[in-house]
Amino acid sequence: MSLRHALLAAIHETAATGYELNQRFEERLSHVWSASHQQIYRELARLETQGLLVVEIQPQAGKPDRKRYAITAAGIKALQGWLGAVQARPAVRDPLLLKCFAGDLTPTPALLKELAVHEQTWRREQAIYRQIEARYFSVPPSLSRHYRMQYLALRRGLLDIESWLVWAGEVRAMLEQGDA
Amino acid sequence: MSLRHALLAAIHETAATGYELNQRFEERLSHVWSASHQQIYRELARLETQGLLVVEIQPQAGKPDRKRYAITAAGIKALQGWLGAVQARPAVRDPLLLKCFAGDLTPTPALLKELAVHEQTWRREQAIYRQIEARYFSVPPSLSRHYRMQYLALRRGLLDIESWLVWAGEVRAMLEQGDA
DNA sequence: CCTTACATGTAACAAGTTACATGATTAG
DNA sequence: CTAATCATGTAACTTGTTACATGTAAGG
Repeated sequence: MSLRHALLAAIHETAATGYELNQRFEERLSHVWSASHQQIYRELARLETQGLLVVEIQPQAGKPDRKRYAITAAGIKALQGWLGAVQARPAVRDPLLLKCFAGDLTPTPALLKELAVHEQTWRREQAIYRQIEARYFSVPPSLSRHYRMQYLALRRGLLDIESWLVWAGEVRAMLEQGDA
Repeated sequence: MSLRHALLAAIHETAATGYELNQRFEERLSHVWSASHQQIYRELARLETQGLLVVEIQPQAGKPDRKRYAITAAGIKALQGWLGAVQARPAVRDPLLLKCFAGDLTPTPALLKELAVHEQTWRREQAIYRQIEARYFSVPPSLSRHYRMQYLALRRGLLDIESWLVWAGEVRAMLEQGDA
């Protein structure tokens, strides 16, 4: 129910085209909300027919016309309504944990290999987030509330990765103990 | 793509009815995989027509006939194939983080209230997981590999909750600082 | 009397994924 | 010549949610 609100929030920051929104989701929102470009375009069209967004069409030669979306008063109201209501926590659906649950059917080397693959990604992301965090601290403290709030989302990304890395360590310790 | 594999894994442990599987998902798998009973019944029917499960129908008076599903050789093979392949990490889609991203539009008291609500749930779950963990340690170490693997999934649940509680603390610290 | 447990579903819908389509420009 | 960037989509499919349906028996 909340891709629409993710889009409204992103467009409330800055009016944007579907293409730009897709980039923002990939580059700055991957630890908050994911969406494919197909989903984004579909939802933007809906939000526009519902009057929560307005389009300004910018004709282009060679490429499809650019459609820049901006939020309307109704859009802001809808977003605020959602922000004010308590939302349910997302359900857990994790293939990696399912492999642990499957226990005796999951071969140790396969699990270890998978762990190594994911660990690489985690460390890469951790490095990126830490860089952004460093930039945050180079700015005078309590600059804008908006900025501080977004920093909290980043912190969550970091804490999440850290806890996965701790877990990976525990898994390795236990599996090696079991082999010995 | 993996509710089917969650079901295959659960049924591989013990043959079960849809009703029982729904209970197991709620009681023992909520930190691994979630599914509603509708989804479970739908998927069980599919898995049966595909020959990955077999049904044994136990007639009952008054209630609908009980259908007990067991895994077939083909089912085990399909499950092992999936377990052996590296799976992508699930995408993040978190309403709470979206509220942080929305920053200046999210009222501080609303966020604090939501945090308090979720924190209660986290602490409750934490207590439950810790009890199960204590039971784990009361058993002679390295009993069965299966059991140890499932313990790892539990550990992940605990680490996840702990990192959320840490984050909740950071959020509170920052928002109170901002108000002062 | 009312709720919970038992035991299965159907139907409609919303959300997310995967594959395909178009066509120009720029960088290697 | 090849791949990536720009910029938009459609179509088909799978997965997950929500609402509704049926009917018994036990416990407070």
